[in-house]
Amino acid sequence: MSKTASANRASGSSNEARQPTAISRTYSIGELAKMFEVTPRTIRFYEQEGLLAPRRQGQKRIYREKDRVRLKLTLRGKRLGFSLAEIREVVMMYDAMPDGNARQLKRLLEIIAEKRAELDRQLEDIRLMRLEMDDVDRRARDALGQLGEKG
Amino acid sequence: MSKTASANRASGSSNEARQPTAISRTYSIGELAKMFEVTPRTIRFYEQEGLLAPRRQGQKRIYREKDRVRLKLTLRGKRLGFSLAEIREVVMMYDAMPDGNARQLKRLLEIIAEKRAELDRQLEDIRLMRLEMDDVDRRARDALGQLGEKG
DNA sequence: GTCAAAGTTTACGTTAACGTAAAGTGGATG
DNA sequence: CATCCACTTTACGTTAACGTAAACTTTGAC
Repeated sequence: MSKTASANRASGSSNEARQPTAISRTYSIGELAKMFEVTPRTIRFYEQEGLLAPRRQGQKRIYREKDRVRLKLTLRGKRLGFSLAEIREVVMMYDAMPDGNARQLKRLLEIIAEKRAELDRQLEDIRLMRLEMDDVDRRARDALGQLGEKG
Repeated sequence: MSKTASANRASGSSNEARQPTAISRTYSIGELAKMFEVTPRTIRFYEQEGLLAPRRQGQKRIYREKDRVRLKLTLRGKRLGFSLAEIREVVMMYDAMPDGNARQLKRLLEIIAEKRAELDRQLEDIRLMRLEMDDVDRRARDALGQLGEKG
């Protein structure tokens, strides 16, 4: 938000299925940056904050599918107003899942429940805000109509 | 967000109908602050940013129903990730409406259309994020189940 | 080989949205 | 009258999330 632009709406063609390691493309930081309409700086910053961990080829960062998906999820989280810290919490839990102990798994389920509740509250906020915008819209159109009749 | 708490969910009993000036209660800054679970500082800051304009009784700020509603809308906007600048834009337009000229009214309609589009994008983001959380949730429960069988 | 493009690290700068502290005012109350 | 309590203004501090600039390396094109 506040970017006003329609930014960050890029995506792949939706199929993120769990293939062994088949399509395994890689991306440079610049490619990802263009793909999601962010700057390389942003991507490096997310890495510094523990949200991404690309391989290196010499000095250069090499991003794999997994990294691209993470970035996508991160940006979506951001659009929904979550802080990077919150996003990291979920992401790290998710990564620790395969060999996770019971305590961690339960903690992950807790976090998810919290986030879900937040999303529900947001849905309600959106609903209310829409109603109010409908009202304003209607009134503005009325006012415009009045002007048209007189002028 | 990132407040983690369930903050700011207060409201009146939903009926904000347009009564002449009947119930016209007033509030102190402290009352409003408690009512919406924010600090007085926040409310003063919003005033400084042009989002509120309470009357004064000597030095003290006196808030009327209109101010309370504005604060409520402002906080709702914030929860949805809008900046104070964006919120102010809509609010000021809305206030300028009654005697607004055609140009202003059209601009207001434009802004509303933009905000609506943003809300729609958010709905889509929420939908997608929910799907992914469902997935994570299911996998975490599966993993927990496996642990239960073995241990 | 050299030039440009894209990448790297390091580090200081910026903005929004408040927090926090200091110092003073006004009225109700024991 | 002293003492709270809630309020006020002024002003500096803080945090998140990057922006921006400088100085350097790597690499493909010519």
